[in-house]
Amino acid sequence: MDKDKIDKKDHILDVAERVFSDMGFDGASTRMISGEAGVNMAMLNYYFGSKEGLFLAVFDRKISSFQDLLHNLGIDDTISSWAKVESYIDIYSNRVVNNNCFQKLLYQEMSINRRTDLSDKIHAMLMTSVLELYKMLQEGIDNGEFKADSDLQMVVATIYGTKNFMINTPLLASSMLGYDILDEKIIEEKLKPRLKKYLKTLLKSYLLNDNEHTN
Amino acid sequence: MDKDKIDKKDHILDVAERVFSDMGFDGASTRMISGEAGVNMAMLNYYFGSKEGLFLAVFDRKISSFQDLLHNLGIDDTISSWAKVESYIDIYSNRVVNNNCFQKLLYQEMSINRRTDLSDKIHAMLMTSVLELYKMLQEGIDNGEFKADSDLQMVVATIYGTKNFMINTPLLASSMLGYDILDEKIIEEKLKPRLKKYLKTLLKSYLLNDNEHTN
DNA sequence: CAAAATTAATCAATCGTTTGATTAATTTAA
DNA sequence: TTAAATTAATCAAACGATTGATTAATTTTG
Repeated sequence: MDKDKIDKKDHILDVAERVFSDMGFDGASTRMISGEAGVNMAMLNYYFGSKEGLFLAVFDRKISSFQDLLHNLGIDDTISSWAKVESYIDIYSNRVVNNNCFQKLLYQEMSINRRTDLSDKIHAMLMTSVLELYKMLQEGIDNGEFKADSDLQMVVATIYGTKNFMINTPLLASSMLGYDILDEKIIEEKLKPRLKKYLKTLLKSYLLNDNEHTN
Repeated sequence: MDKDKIDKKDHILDVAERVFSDMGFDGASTRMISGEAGVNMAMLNYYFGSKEGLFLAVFDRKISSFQDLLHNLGIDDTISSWAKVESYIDIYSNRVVNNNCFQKLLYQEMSINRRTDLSDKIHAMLMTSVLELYKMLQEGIDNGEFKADSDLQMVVATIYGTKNFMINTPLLASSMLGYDILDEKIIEEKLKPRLKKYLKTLLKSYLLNDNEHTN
């Protein structure tokens, strides 16, 4: 039925998302994806037109939820700028970990220099997220909550970069942290809270004016 | 002669390094590399055995200088732990920027889940660098210079992650920072000093005990 | 039945690699 | 020193395999 068709397309997208992020766009073959998804190879083209179409479909499926996240942030004007940043870190850390294979895919393609039409799309998507965070930080400076000489753009780079280091190089991060950060349970119980606590402590002492140190 | 042969192999490696980091391992074809290098396609196999052999040769050429960097660090016991970290940031920021295309290649391959023999090699190489920095930080805690509850592994992730964000997604970083960080001159005059200053300020307030705030 | 979904078979193109032949450089032999 | 023998470097051409994509036939569905 219609339901089954949507489910099947969604199933293909699930598999494609994982295979793409594991092997990269070029490393992932359509036979591999269709094989793991348990569908005929021609179905990929039937549904998505082409390999690149499938790739784009994986992205399109995520974009909406991506923008939902951003919309609900920065709305509440009753809380302090630092509280906003803290909640951004919370939400972002949660997302990151639950969508790690998509996140990986995202930055993997951003680091390739060709396929400009696609990377433009990714670029725009990421910039929306980046600017939202930046705006939040700038507000903190404007209202005197944050140090005026804070390098906000670098702060953004640190939040995204620290997260990416975990997501994009999980093997390296695992042997560094001493536990397998690909394990779902460990992610939930250890990595998430640790990442949140660390980023908050790190940025608090960097951003906040000294007279604001009221914990 | 012998000189020319070495130069030619080196020239191929130069080109391969750039093409690989631009297109990824799978995206870069041997025809493309040999074409840009201006040599016959068969020469790649003649010199390096295979595409993967060429890829490994690109790495091998860099490893030695990578380890030289680490060796000269942490030797001087007369300076404080924080001074060591500062000089690590300096050296690392310099390297990073000058070898950005290799650095990109490095982390690009680390984010792919297959080719385990190769990624093992990269993994080992990076871990050496990571552990050296970590040891340095741990010393700072042991001698009471750094806060005892500092999350050192996360600090490593921040240093590497912030740098990677610049190197691996230069387009995103450029439109965020407002200038083209692929431009050699801008890298030297703006990105380098900015990255150094930021990382030092950020980590200083996070790592150092308050009674050490003498600067 | 007609439309949509699914399949197996096939397509041209490109992949990394290998081949046999040719040229250039070096070494050996007389 | 010269000629012969050997080695190294380079090339165009072709290899089999795999790629993404398409076709035409078949099955399923409404």
